[in-house]
Amino acid sequence: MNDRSAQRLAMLQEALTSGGTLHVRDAAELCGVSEMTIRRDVTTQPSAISLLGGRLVMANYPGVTPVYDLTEQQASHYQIKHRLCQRVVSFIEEGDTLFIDCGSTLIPLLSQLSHFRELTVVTYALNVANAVATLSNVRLVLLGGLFYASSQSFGSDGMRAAIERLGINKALISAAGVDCERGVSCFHFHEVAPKQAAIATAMQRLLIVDASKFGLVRPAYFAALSDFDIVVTDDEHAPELLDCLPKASLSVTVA
Amino acid sequence: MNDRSAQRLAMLQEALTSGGTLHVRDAAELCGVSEMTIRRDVTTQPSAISLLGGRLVMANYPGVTPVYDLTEQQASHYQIKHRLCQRVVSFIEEGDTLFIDCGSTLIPLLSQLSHFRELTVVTYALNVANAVATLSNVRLVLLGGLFYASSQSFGSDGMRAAIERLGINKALISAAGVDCERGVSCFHFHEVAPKQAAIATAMQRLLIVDASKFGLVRPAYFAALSDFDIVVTDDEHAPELLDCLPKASLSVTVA
DNA sequence: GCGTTAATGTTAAAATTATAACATTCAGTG
DNA sequence: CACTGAATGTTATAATTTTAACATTAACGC
Repeated sequence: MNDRSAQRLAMLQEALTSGGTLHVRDAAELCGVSEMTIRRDVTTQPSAISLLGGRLVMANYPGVTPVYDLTEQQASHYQIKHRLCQRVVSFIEEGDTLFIDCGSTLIPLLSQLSHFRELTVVTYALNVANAVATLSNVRLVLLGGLFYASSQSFGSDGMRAAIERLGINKALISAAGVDCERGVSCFHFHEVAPKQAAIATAMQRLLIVDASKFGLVRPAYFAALSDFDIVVTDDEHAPELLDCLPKASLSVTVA
Repeated sequence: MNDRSAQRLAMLQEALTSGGTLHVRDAAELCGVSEMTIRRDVTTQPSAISLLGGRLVMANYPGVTPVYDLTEQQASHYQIKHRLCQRVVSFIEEGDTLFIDCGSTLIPLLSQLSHFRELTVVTYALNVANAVATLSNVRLVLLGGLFYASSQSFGSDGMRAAIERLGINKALISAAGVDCERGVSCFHFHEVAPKQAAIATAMQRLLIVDASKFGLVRPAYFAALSDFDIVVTDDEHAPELLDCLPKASLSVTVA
């Protein structure tokens, strides 16, 4: 609420921009005030910095740990997505060029890619790129464009063409809705072009969806279920649900 | 060093993948062991998880706070860069389309962009994109391509053309070396094309360099000093150093 | 200058977290 | 089955962090 307080916060924020933590003790010295003042600065007004065990850390800073606790529900969600991704890993082979879709479903996959010797990942999602950027064994190709915050991904005119020019091996696609008759859909229209392009060029197409997505139809339709070679899901009833499919070659894997 | 210990770590790691923190108390419950065991798991062996004020946080996870303390030196560097960026802000106008270069110099600028009503930022750097992605008032255009970890930025064939197609207002360029006679240079060759393209299309060209860069020549030359309209630096002697320039229109600002 | 109020500083107590030492459990062996 | 050693649990203690109450300082208007 104070002018100087705001200034200090800005200063600390910048000190923390590139990650790392700062002890309140050091922050106090840096700003030339007492620890208590630093605490108050950070506590009494909403800011990007939070206090964790005596250290300042960026709360919501780009690509930095948001400091909030996991709810039990969230933790269980991770469990599901993790299991799905474990299954997906088994389809990946050394040297593959993977297209990885946006969303949260495939995030747990990325830490598991470090076990390979050499891979290439193509994506149009910022969070995927961030995760892959830390892996020294994975070549990262990010398809840029205008950023859409809602899906943490990029979109551009040339994306379809850019994807089709790449030698993508396997397309790992996620979705917000899967319906036997109405096909596979997502929320955002700018995701349609990259998803379709990846499906068109990839040699193998995997759809990864957790059970909650079945029977749902979302605004942006992008593929038929028969466009996929493999469906990875945690739904025990998925095989029956997908029975409606004519294409016999579709393989369903329940994680 | 234990089988079960490793398993627990993996489990916790996954719970933390998408950011967030986990209290040792909760982690203990989640794993069905005592807090002490969790502490030992995390402490006694090298792992991606670290313990911060009673909570588990990912240490080096993609886009997540690495948990180490800032050195005093680092902190003072931020001070300098922050001051430079404060000066740069004064050149920015409402509605501008800014090209923002890669590197650490311009990072402190980004948090100050939130004061504007509406801006567009064009960049080819991942860390810049991450910072801008959190600002709702800034349109972000990321130029993608193959990722270069050394500079946290992307490079591609089409980048030069892509940049020249954009209506960039002001180019904010950083450099690793500035020399009167040998011009302005950087470390990585893939940065040359985007920098040059931005300089070519922008209406106003700013070079932002701290004092330590003067007199240095780096492998990749990309511009002459006379290509810039404004030089923002913290070196008091900069005006003299830049005296060698023939072009009178070059404006030097000492932060 | 004086009074008023907001901002900051100081201190001591409370709460929390970390550490160390020792107790217990468990798996594997002879 | 007892022995062994690693792994885990328990407890008490030490260190640290947080909070709250109050003291001090600085800023501002009259």
